[in-house]
Amino acid sequence: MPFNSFDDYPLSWRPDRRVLRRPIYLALALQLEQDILSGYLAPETKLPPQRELADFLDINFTTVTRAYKLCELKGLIHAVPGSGTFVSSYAAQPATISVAQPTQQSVIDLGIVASFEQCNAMILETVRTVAEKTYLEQLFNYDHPTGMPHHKMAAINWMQRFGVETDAEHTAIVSGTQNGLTLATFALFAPGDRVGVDTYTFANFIELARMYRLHLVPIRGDEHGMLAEELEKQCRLNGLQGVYLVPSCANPTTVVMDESRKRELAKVISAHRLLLIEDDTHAFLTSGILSGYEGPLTRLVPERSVYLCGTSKSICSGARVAYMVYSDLLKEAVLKAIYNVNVKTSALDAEIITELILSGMAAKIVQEKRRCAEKANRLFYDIFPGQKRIGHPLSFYRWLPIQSKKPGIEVEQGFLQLGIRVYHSDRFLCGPPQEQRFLRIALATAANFPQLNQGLRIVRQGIEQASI
Amino acid sequence: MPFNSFDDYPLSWRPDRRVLRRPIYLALALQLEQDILSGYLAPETKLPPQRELADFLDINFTTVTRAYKLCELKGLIHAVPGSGTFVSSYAAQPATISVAQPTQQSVIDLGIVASFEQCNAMILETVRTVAEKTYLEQLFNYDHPTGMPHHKMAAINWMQRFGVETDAEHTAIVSGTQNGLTLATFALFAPGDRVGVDTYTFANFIELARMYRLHLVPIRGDEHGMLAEELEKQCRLNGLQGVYLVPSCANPTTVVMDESRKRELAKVISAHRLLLIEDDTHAFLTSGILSGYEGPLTRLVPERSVYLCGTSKSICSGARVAYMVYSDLLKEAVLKAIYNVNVKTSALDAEIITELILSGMAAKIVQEKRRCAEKANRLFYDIFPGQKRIGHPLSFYRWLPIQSKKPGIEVEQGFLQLGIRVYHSDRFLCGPPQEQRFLRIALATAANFPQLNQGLRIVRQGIEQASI
DNA sequence: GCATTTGTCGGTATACATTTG
DNA sequence: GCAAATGTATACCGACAAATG
Repeated sequence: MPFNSFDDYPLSWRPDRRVLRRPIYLALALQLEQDILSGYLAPETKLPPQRELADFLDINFTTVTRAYKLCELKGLIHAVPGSGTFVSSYAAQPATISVAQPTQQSVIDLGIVASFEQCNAMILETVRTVAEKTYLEQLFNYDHPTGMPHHKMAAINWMQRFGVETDAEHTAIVSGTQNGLTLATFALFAPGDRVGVDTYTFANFIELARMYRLHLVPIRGDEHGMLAEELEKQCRLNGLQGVYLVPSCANPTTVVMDESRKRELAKVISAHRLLLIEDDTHAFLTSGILSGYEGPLTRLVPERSVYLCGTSKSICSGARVAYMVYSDLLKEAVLKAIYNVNVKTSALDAEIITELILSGMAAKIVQEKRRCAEKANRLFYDIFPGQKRIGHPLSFYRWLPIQSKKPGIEVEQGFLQLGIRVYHSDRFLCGPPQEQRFLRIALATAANFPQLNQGLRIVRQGIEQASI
Repeated sequence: MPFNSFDDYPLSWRPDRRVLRRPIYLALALQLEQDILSGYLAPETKLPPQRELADFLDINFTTVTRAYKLCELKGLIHAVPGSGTFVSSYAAQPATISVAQPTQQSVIDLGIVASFEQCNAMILETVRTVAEKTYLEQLFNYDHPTGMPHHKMAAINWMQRFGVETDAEHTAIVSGTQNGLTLATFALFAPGDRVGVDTYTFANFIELARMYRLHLVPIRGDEHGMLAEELEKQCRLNGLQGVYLVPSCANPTTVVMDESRKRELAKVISAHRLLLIEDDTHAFLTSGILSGYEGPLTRLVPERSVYLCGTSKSICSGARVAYMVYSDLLKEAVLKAIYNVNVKTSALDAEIITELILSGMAAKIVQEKRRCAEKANRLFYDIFPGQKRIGHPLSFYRWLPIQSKKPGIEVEQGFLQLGIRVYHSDRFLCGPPQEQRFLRIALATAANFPQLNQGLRIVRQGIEQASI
């Protein structure tokens, strides 16, 4: 008879004691990982409390802590003091978002957020102009790893429209916003650091953080963005190193942060000496369009910020260019990250974007994209007339509440069978599950408006069916 | 009177006991970090053994272990069981290698390894051809994140010459070799993993590893590359997860790995289930040129490898393109890294490289670069006739033994004052200091051969002077 | 070749913080 | 608002492994 008889004790997970070779914590973690990946432990299963499992296994409970911790670092489970430890929703498959695979070309893609790629024809003339430049050869050497002087001048010029004040010494050209996020993460944080994010945040940042072993701490928000008092609280309790924010149009929720919230958050950032990554990809849809906009959050805490302004959404997705602005304090770390991750960004891509900006073509493209965004959003609300008009009115995606409580993967697969790619809120969720579920519907990805129309109608049918 | 009287005890570092607030290990680590960064503790200072310091502070010795460990993770110190713990050489300043700053344009750059940038004029016609392509617009959207099909075909075609067998499903276009290294590191390893490297290895990989908290384990080698038995030993002792190798011309040592060494290392990699990152930037200087070359190490352990073949050195540095080859086993992880770090690589840059390869211009550029390399190496041995002709005969850099035992930074600064940028072996060193010191002399960076000639003569003067 | 020095690892004990009811 | 449940953080102990002489 065993020392403790747990035969009738209701443990939600009973690891096999016989295969528990030393080191115990590793063997335990491995067993847990296998049982999650195999699907034996379903998403959101509550695992036994550390002390109970320790009693069952007749070991010290902090040894269970270590095993759980290991799995949490891998993103397999998440723990909340007082509540317990739970299997993560997206543990069994990657949440990375990318374009549809070639085999699935027949689906209408409302998943990844593109940028009305119809507009790309507007840049072709400029590409040919660049190819005729007398200084073309200078675009092809190792010089100017952070961008050529005139590329930076165009960048500064471009960002000035959005209320960003900087100079060439504190600006770099990087290879797109996502790349800039990686660089900023490398520069500002170390693996193991804690960074505050919106409860729903950019899925690829979640994945990046997982790879880098960055601990994301979800911070609650309201219709004006992240709540400053919640951020403050987490700082006190968990000692955050930084915060990642997308104030001009949060992805996926489309929430726009108002000026007073920016001021409140800036106070917390200063007081707790946080570092800020501000992703301002949507500046071109916000500045000068939404009333009350006075500039990015970065301008309130310039010393402690890395500001990112991508041109993929506003000008052209295929030219991999984003602008990065940083303070003197952070410069050395940022440059180190750039040299070690990129060496440099394609000067040819940067030259094309520069030429588009200086020739005024970029402004025309922005106008055209805004028109497309207006039209696409009108279409959306025509098809979903019951939806409240919250968040950014020109967003390239919408955040649609749904009734289904099925796991996100099943919902997505259900839509795929209807010929539609959409993403479920589970992909964007950081932390414990929420009562209300959503779909993120990209409006800027379908090849044309008739296809978008068709796609949205299928989505409406799908959520009305009990089957999804 | 204190509990233990250590007033006359010879501790090499005496942290201030009064400022040692709880948590002790953090306070201790912070004090150590400050004393190293301030220069108070000189490089290679031996720190007190954990037990002695613990006695002195009247705490448990594993608390010292934790404090030391934290600093080791930051790359500030390194520890060897049996020997002790030492302050790292390059702890106080970054080792990142990049182009000379604009303020120092007057120096002759023999530091960073460029690729005879004079050859870039040969690509300009191709750029204009690309700009006239009918499918130009397709280069500017989000499609084909790992490269367009014809880009991949050109890549496969190009790598076939070097003995690489792959297909489009296991090949991706990435943004240069350095970027590929980042991607491979993200894909294959987690922070805290241990990876074997040559005692002297690529400085930017050391920096990347430091940022990612990857623990690099130096493995000894001889004139044919890393010693298989040494790698085997470290696997047994330290449980390595992988190994990073540059077999066709190690950077900085120029060592070329021979076929039998490749077979020995492949056995160890298979036996211990290591993952291999093979950086084969120099394939174009080796395959079909050096006798006995039969192909990359990857072909012997294809399942467990990520193979990188950059085009920056062979074709054009400014077009940020490298080819990455991976097995089915590693595919998912690699794609995830690509999506999250890059989203995609500039298709325009990839198109230019593709056109250069398909038109045969790339082959002509390679020939020209080889001629330049021959000439530059001839120049080197003319100026340093006493040097043994070891390592790769066409290397774009040479590894020059020096007598000076001064710290690497001082040596580099001494040369800077002579108007020359070179890098000292300290930058490339992983692990404890070595008796013999070196300079890495880039031969492919000076603007032209007269300048290279002048630079090399100044270097010769410099190492003959007692002053450096 | 064995003892000593020195660093590493795994498990344990205790104090503490958060959530929930 | 307090008690119970539950996860977290930090320090400590003992066994072990590598390098050195």
